[in-house]
Amino acid sequence: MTKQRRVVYDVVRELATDHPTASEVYASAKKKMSSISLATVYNCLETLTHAGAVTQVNIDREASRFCPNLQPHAHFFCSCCDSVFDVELRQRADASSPWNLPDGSRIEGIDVAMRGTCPKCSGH
Amino acid sequence: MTKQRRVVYDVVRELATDHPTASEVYASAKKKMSSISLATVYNCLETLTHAGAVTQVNIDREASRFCPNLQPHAHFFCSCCDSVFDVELRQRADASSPWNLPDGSRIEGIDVAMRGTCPKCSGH
DNA sequence: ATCCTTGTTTAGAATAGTTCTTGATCTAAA
DNA sequence: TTTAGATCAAGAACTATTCTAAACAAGGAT
Repeated sequence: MTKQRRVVYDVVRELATDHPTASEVYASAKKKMSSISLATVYNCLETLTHAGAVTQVNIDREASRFCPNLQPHAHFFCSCCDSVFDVELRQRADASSPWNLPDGSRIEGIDVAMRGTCPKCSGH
Repeated sequence: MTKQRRVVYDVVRELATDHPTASEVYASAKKKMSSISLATVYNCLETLTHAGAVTQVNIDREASRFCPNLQPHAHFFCSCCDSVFDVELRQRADASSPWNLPDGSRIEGIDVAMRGTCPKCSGH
């Protein structure tokens, strides 16, 4: 864990609910360490992702976002206010249970992205 | 439905189980209509997607793939043989049921991408 | 048939996000 | 203190995709 990685990790955690993109992480990281470069932010995010400290979230082909939530969770993208929310897995639920997986397949991970309007935008 | 759109649509259906990328569609479309351009393939795929004739499938940040399966389904990406399979929704199942959605949110769509090894690669 | 109008296609340029390359810098072990 | 290996910074390069502008096609009105 280098200084740069620490800074990047801290930023991702501070902005957790925002699900920042690499550029947003870079902008915030610069405030803490002005010498840091965008390439280093990408490197650190990749390292942290591989280390399992952070999750990379992709919606369509937009810029990847990063999330420090390590619990199994899905992401909800509000098409109205453009924000991203974590959605927790229900108690004892299994994300793959609605799906008719072929026998013998071994599942390593599952990415679930929902799109819609959040409670605020739906007018509640 | 122009000639080009017809060609692109036919190609996507012929290569359905392959989940072709735009460039793969382009390569096959050229065999049927040598004058077609890559930009047109992108245009047609976008039009067909908006028209609901085709689904755009994104896995991580790799090139988008296209799929003529209009039933609700997920995608299984085999990290061993690099192929993509459709996974059907179980009878009467709901893809969002394992998830603890906040009250008042309105869900418009859900993308589910699984990663793992397919039956063949798992040795069955 | 000819002229519009509108939407489509083509080719190439442009863009965005990300990855790669290179040399400099840091760190920890010997 | 030297050395080896990892990491960093800056900018170039890359890839998938979108944009731009001009040419084209189809259909209706004249």
